[in-house]
Amino acid sequence: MRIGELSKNTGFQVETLRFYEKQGLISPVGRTESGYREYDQESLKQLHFIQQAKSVGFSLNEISELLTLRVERDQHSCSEVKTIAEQKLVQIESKINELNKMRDALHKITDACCGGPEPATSCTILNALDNV
Amino acid sequence: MRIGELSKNTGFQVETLRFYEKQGLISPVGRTESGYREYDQESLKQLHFIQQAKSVGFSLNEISELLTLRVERDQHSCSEVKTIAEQKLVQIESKINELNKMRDALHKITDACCGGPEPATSCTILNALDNV
DNA sequence: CTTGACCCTATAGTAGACTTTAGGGTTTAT
DNA sequence: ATAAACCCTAAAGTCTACTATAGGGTCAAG
Ligand SMILES: [Zn+2]
Ligand SMILES: [Zn+2]
Ligand SMILES: [Zn+2]
Ligand SMILES: [Zn+2]
Repeated sequence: MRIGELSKNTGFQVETLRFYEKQGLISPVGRTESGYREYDQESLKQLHFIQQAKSVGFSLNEISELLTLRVERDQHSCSEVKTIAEQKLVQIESKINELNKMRDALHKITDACCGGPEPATSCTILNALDNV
Repeated sequence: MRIGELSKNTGFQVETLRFYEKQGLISPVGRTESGYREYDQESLKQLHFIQQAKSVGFSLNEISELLTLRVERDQHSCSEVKTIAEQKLVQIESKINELNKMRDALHKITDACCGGPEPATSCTILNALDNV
């Protein structure tokens, strides 16, 4: 199939597919005489993999690594794969912790503000941000 | 004080301070004859405010808005301030939800992987990313 | 045979928050 | 007086993940 059809079948925009190719994530099986990219079922599977990996938070660079492991499954260990996944898990969890702290702090100072129409002369939010 | 001292007193890098000035977040009280920026205690307070606002998740644009409200307290209402804070709270919470979903999904497929030294031929992580 | 849909490349732009580079002046201490 | 430390500007680069633009071939239908 050509890039337009691949786009329809995966939900990725044509430009994104070409961009992914430049990033080394995918590549067409070949080219037609006129230079059109040609893809097959494997391209479809690979893009599906990419979609899934994105949905659980992997970056394109990480996905690139995972795609290599996927293709060369036999030359790599479960341990390698799991290590990458666990690192990502740690990253996600630390981001969640950071955001939780932000939410709590912000919640605290926001709750204290009356939110009324009077001047913010002694608004607790502004004050809280002024003082530590 | 000059920019280097302000940097030491706030923890922001000199380049960052000049960048913030270009973004309209801060500005020196004046300039020396030779063109050096000069700052005072208010600059220090303002940068402290910026630090606090960053720490609870506000973007530079939002901080810019908040700084205006802070300076013109009397011309603005608590309601304006609280609205901004609550919007940010919603954003943070939705980001947390997204990350929680990622973490759960990733956790699930990661737990199932043995993580051993044998080839990843039928690694559950790779398989999970292959199939929906 | 021409129109519209589709494809190509290379390059630039976007957002956010900075950092780096290039090329020069100024201040301070020795 | 000279060297280190510090300051200045303007412009470009960084990172991520794309999106857009310019300019131009190709293919199928009417
Ligand atoms: Zn109030
Ligand atoms: Zn208030
Ligand atoms: Zn295993
Ligand atoms: Zn495994």
